Amino acid sequence: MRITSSIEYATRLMTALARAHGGEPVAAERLAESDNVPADYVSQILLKLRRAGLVESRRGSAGGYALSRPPERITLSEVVRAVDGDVFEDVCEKYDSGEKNCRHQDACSISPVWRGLGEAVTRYLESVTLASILDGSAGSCGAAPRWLEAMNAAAGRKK
Amino acid sequence: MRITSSIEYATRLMTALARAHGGEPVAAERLAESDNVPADYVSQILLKLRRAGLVESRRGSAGGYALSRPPERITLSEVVRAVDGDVFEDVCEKYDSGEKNCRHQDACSISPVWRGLGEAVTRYLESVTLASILDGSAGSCGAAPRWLEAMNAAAGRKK
DNA sequence: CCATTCCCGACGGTTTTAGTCAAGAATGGC
DNA sequence: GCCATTCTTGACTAAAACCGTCGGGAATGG
Repeated sequence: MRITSSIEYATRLMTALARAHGGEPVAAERLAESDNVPADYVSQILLKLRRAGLVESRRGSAGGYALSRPPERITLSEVVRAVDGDVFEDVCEKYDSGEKNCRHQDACSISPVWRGLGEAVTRYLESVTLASILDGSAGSCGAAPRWLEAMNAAAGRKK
Repeated sequence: MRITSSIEYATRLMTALARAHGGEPVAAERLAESDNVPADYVSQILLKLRRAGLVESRRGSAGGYALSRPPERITLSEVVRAVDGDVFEDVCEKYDSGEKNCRHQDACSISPVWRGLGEAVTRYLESVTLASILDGSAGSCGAAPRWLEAMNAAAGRKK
């Protein structure tokens, strides 16, 4: 259970783009410098972000990348999913084999736990927007009330 | 971001031991069979669990493993930490290099986010006990109110 | 003394991660 | 049309992590 470099870098890049939002597109190389991300690696990550529809690109001399939506409307959840796939997916299928599969034994009562964990993580990541990272309100400090709000809402709509 | 096999297996083993709690110690090989975990791998995982103080072992003919505490008093958080170390640790140190380190740039506003995520995960895992897995109350279904309770408590004691 | 069972370090194969590289295609300026 | 700039994309490699396997040893109980 760890934050991969792709996730960390993608978050940095998106944060930098959020800061530049509204202005000219930013070239990949410039992002690499300012965010301290290996130059040739940047393109790969940005490619995933573009395919996920989070950024738009323009080629040519004045080209570069820009957010495809305002920073308030992009959550960390989307960023993470773009570069790393769904969180905590496919636990059950992976470690069961033979006839005694997940449905027939103890693991049965375990899988909902992982699902619950995945939901908790997703919910947290959804509560963090690029804008909230920029203005420093994201994270443990001021975010606690925000969570409770989100969780109450989630509980309310009886997900 | 995924559940490793060690985590999954450790959880299964602990659940099985929880079920056997109060009776005789269970041999590793028996656990391997009933939980569908590779035989030689079991010992390794149990070793970590023992070093973490979660299980106790006895050698010899009637030997085996047993929980060192009742199932209500062992949380998944402890199990996960025993086999996988702390969750989401050391993000900052890993991907920063050179002078422009974490404290001097954007990453600064990012690291509290990862810390918050780690706390959210830990809080969830702490809310799941072996007992709650056994009686099926753990997981997404009936757990939502339980979370809110835990989170309110956490917010209350101003962690 | 012997069978059983835990103890524990070391080893190897596979998969994932992290990063590099190079050829190509679009864009804008001249 | 030509050129510099910048994105596009797949292939490639090195290192790390993961997932076990193996074998010798040390308790324990009979």
